[in-house]
Amino acid sequence: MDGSISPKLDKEVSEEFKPETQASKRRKLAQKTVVKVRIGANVGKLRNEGPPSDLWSWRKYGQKPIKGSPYPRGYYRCSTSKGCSAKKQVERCRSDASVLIITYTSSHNHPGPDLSATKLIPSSKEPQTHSTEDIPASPKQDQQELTQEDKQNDPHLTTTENDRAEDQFHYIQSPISCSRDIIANREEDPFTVYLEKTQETMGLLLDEEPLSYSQLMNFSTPISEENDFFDELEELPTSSSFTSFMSNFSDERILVVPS
DNA sequence: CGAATTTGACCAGCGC
DNA sequence: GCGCTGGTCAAATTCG
Repeated sequence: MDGSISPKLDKEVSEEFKPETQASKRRKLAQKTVVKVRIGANVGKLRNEGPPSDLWSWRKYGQKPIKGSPYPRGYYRCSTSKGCSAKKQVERCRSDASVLIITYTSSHNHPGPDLSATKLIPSSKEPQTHSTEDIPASPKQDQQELTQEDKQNDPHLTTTENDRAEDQFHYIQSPISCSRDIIANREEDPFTVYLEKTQETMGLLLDEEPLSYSQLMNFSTPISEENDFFDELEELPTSSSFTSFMSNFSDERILVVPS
């Protein structure tokens, strides 16, 4: 055990110090953004377990069976940029295989792929403008619907993570059967503060409001996470237009009745 | 041939 | 202090 691990450690050290690697080991400090995506028929499009293909390049670096869940969890790392520490975990909802639970960890530290270039988003969507500045400037209903951590009001949302999270976690009640938790929690991140502030401004709302992409995007992070999120969608059958899909997606979520 | 994926082993955090 | 589970790494294999 001791001698055999030497090479591994050596590698990490020589890698030029990876804070993320070290931090990732700390389950508690890991910043996470949990998103639930209903894949439905799209499941067929997704690969095996349905690792959503994003505009970002994700490389799978591991898979583990999760206790209590019949489905394994896949671990992906952003391969778009060598130094990017963005990661995501993809697993299926134990109660609903058609629901994909994507947990984003860390954020991209490099310019993401141009959404407009992918043509996934209509010109009206303004790819870059709403990047960081638009977040605070896009109150609309999106933000209003944005869920604030309201576990206090919703003991129903209590989860294991809930316990760990003391006060920085933000829970989003999802209409999806998996209800357990759409969690968007960010810690140790400069954006965290920003997000929290934004959410605070909006106040506590969203008790059972359905999530829309816009919300999630804003919620996730003002920088690249939004792209990340869009990436998920990219996999979906956006035969006509992204907007259409968005509506579809939201619809689907809304249609789902919580068990 | 190169890149991505798969699978097993190891390590560290967390709970009991 | 021990055991369990989650997370990451690395080598081997497969696919493009």
